[in-house]
Order: sequence, then C-alpha cells, then structure tokens
Amino acid sequence: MNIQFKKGVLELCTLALLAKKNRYGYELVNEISKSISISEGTIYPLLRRLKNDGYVTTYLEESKEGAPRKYYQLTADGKKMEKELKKEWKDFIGKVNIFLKGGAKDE
Amino acid sequence: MNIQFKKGVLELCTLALLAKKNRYGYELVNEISKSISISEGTIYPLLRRLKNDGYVTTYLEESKEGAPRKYYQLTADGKKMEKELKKEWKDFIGKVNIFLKGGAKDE
DNA sequence: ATTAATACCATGCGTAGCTATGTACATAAA
DNA sequence: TTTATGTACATAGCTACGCATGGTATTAAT
Repeated sequence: MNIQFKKGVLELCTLALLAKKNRYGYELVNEISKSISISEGTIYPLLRRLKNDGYVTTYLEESKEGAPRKYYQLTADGKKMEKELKKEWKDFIGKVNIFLKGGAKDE
Repeated sequence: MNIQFKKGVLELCTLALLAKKNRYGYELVNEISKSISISEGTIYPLLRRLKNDGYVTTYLEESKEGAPRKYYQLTADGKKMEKELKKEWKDFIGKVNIFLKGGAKDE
C-alpha cells in the first residue's frame, strides 16, 4: 500500500472513528488496520499530536485482559476538525478524480 | 487545502496527465493548479524523480513564447505505474470511506 | 518460570510537498 | 535602456507524518 496516500488521512480516519464513540489506542490500531495497513508506531504519535493540539482528551480505564486502557474522546474542537477534514477530503478526491478521468492516449 | 492529502497523489495526477499526452513542466504546473494548489517547487523535483526512476523520458522543443520547453513522455514502465497507482488510489479511497461512513455520535 | 496476548509509549529515519530564491529568454512598456 | 511580465526550469532548506524498532507493564495459560 502506498505510504504517501496515508499522509493526513489517518488523522481523519482516527477522528471519524472517535466521532462515533470513545476508543482506546490499541483498539484504534486494530480497527484501522483491518482495512489500511498501519503500525502502532503510527497511531500512538498521532494520538499524542491530537491531544497536544486539543482535539482529544483522555481518561484511563482498567481492563481485565491486560494493561489499563487509555480512552480518547473528541473535544468540541476535535468534532469541528473532524467535520472540516471530512469535507476537505471529499473535495480533494473530487478534484483528483478530474485528472484520473479519461484513459491513456493509446487506448 | 490540506498539504498532507497531496502526498503521493500529485505523482498520480502527473502520470495521469502524461498518459493522455506529452506535456512540458510549466504546462503541468498550470494544469494541475487549476484545481489543486501547488507550486513549481513541487512539480519540478517530482518530474526529476519520475525521470530518475525511469517512468518518463524528456525532449526539448523550442517555443515562440519564451524559453524552450522540456516535454515529458511516459515510458512503458511509466504507463504501467500510472495504471497501478490509479488502481491503488481507488482502492485506498474506498477503504477510507468505510471509516467516514456514519455520522458523529451526537447527531 | 516462561510464553503469549493485551496495551501503552518513545525515537530516529526517509519521503515528499512547501517556501523562497535564482537563472534565462522573449516581448512590451516606461 | 531598463523595467516589467510571462514563460520555463531548477535548487536549498524546512516541515510533517508514517515507518521500523525497541521498550515497559499486566494478565493468563503452559
């Protein structure tokens, strides 16, 4: 899978998943990697950035299956950002599609 | 416009435009920037990479309107790459769309 | 005790787009 | 003449983000 395509989009995917319900980091890794190949080393730094930027807050919860889980919750800014990024993304792929339309010259 | 979204996609757009007909660098900049905001400092290094990687060849042609133009032409590898990237892109945005479906939890 | 699964985190690296700047030629205006 | 505009190409330094790698801690099974 093309690494470059993911740039910025994983942030959008993460925000979109958190918009549906609060989740913990490891859960996000598993959820996203079902369809897009990613590693923990990508998601944890991303979550840290989101927190530093004020888009999410966190809280701990114990787990019966291992170490305590750190849940991530969108802030008002985070919800706003999610909507904005989603809109930008749809707009962007629409524009890209203009260039992809029409086949090669020798087809 | 989100800079990160463009990563890798400008290469696809460039290849897709060259698949339709040969173009010179400045023309590509103008063509692409009609819908996606880019600068020359992005496209020229990109074209250089494409040439180094054997996806395009170049030839010079004089112009009545200024400096001579360097035309870019897809190689067989370039055409193959264009198809592959296009497929990967469509696959990718399909997967991203899975995460974007469904609204926020409080809507 | 050791292994495995769960769950979290830090860091250096490479890639690619951005800004800013420079070169060079042609044409037209001052 | 020199100044500005448009065309055309190119590079240096910066930044952001995903990746690979490694580490810690808890719980349960072997």
